[in-house]
Amino acid sequence: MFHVGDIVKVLIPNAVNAGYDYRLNAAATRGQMVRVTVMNRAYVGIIIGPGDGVIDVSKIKPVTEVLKYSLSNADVDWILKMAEWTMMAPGAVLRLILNVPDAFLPPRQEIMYTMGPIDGVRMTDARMAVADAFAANDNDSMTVSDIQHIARVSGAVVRTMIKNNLLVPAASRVANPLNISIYCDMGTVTLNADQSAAAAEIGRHIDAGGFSVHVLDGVTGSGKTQVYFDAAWRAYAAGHGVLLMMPEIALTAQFMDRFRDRFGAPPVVWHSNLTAARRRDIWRAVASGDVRIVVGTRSALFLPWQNLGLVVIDEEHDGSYKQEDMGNYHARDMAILRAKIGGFPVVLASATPSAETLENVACGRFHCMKLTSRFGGAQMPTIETIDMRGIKCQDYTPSDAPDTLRAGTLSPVLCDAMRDTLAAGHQVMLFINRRGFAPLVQCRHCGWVASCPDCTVSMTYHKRMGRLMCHMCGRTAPMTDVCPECGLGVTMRGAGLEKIQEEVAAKFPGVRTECVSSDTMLSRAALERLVARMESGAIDVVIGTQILAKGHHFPNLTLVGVVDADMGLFGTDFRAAEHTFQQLFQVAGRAGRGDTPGRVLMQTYQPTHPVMTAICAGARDEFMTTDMNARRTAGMPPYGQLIAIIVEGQRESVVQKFCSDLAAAAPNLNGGKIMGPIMAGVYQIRHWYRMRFLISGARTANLQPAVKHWLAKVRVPANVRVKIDVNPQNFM
DNA sequence: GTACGCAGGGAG
DNA sequence: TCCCTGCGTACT
Repeated sequence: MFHVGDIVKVLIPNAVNAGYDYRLNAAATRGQMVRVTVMNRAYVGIIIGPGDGVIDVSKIKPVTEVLKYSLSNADVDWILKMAEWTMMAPGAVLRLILNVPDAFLPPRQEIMYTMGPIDGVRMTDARMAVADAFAANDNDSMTVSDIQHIARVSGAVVRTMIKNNLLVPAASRVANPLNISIYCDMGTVTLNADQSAAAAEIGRHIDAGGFSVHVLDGVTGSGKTQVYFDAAWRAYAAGHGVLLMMPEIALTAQFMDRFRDRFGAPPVVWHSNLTAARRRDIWRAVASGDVRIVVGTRSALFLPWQNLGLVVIDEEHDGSYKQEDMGNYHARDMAILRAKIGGFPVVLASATPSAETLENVACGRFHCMKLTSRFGGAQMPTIETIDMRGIKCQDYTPSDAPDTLRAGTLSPVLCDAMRDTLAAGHQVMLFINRRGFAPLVQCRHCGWVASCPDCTVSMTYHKRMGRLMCHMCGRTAPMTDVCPECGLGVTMRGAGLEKIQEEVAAKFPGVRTECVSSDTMLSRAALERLVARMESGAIDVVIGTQILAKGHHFPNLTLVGVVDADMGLFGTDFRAAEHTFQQLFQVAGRAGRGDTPGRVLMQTYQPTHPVMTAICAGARDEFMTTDMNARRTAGMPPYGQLIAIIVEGQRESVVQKFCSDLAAAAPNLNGGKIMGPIMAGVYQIRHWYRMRFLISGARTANLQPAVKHWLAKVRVPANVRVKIDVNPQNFM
């Protein structure tokens, strides 16, 4: 507790800030939000502790206002710890929490009216209806929209009555308040033995309090959701805040329905496309403790939680928990850090836990609970590879250009299976993790490749758009039929989503197809509509990118074809095999959710690759053990740790010079090794040149302070950005 | 992050 | 001389 006149350190949500001293004009606690001015600009910051007395007292300004909202002590500790770990500035971490515009403005009010004197005014039928509506409600004041609804009159009627003083303002109330639901356990679910055991184990830890991590390991349909719902209910009933975190795409209507069925009301949902007004309302409701359960994406971790007591991370292995721009943090790891500081349990749910999590289980740091039985007796699909080596895919004739033949991508085996499935009246899903029509447009004669002028990547031809597009920066350019270098014809190489759709349309005339990618699914609602059309049987073959792999259960879908199962295996990322396995496993889980067993066919040129054999044999644990042993030998995560330094700048010479200065200043890291600088995998993005350093070290080595010290030795020139990525997932 | 002041260069 | 730009600095 701080008192009037105390000097406190206030953290400002600003990228290069670690806290300034201010004088308090009212009592306040650590974590409390305050208004202060920095260089005559108003900010809302938080008190992180007593002032350090370094600055001259005459320079210290007073706090403008102490606000009613505050973060907990644990949250403040977490912000500082997270800044240390991720090497972000503490102010940049705070910005993740305080980035809600207008959150501190008084709530918008709406005026409520009562009837004024009606003497001498013509009373039409509509006006009488309004008067009756008031009479029927004891002349309580009403808002304009209430009057319209109850009296069944138009807005024009109400507006004129206000102008004529037939309706007079009487009171005001908060406009569009957030609906605060009170939840209850509806008792609609009976847990099986596995589920009960897991729920009891987690429940024991919630009741006892204290930090613990519980891994729910089970395939889709094994009932993980109901187990963590059980935990959520316990924590909520005990008065705690509960966060159910999931990847962006998994926030489906199906999930909301299950939540409502279990708790009697829909959850408050937090994700990146909420309107500003809704974000503000939810933020305030969480800050005031009115909302205590939120279902949300990674950014929901940064709501101003009060008394947070449980975080559930669904699809724990999912790559979208790693934030890549505006600071690099892993929401799963930051949630665990938060729980450790706050002293409460975390639940990680996955059918394919990450290597990091499996290692933590092996060391006994996390408790693992396996859910083995599949709900309703549904069977796992049979998974087979199609050996593409030496296979000739039948060419096809696109309908829009009947005189041309295009090279086929779907093998005869897959086509036969599709034919059988469609004949049986079932649905097919084709999975291709590549947007657009063709990823490469090249001159047949001189070898010219259509590439982005701002990035060092080739441009993808998007047929629907009729243009070339750079998947790095989003730039588009007109498609060309002739090579700009030699004037001869160009050819399209490789197959994307749109090309597969064309091939299906040509080979299966009359079949109803639908493409699903981030290009076509621009909103959550669009995805919901697709799900509805799949369920109603309006689509025969759905062709999609990884957006399709998650969360949707289509009972009539019995065949999944993976067009290019090898795609994820290329590249230098040491997690490539793990991620490919996880993705293929997830895709495979889409088949045969009803009473018909599913079939999964994966086209591959490497049928003997450990990922392929493991997927087919259902040998997840053996595969992960082998993969992790290789990482142990190589000192890679989870057995070692990595920090990437990415140097970006618009002037190549300046970037190069800075990198060589940095390399020259490289310290001898105790238990660590510095590699680089090397050109980044994509050397230019949006015309910025990019170089990388990679620091590796033992898992226990505390590399951050040494890296910080190293970087402080070399001055960063103007127009050069240095990004630090602790525990990088992306090596481009 | 961002406001501000300073130095250097081009146009008038 | 004026103004624009790039760069460095400091913010409590």
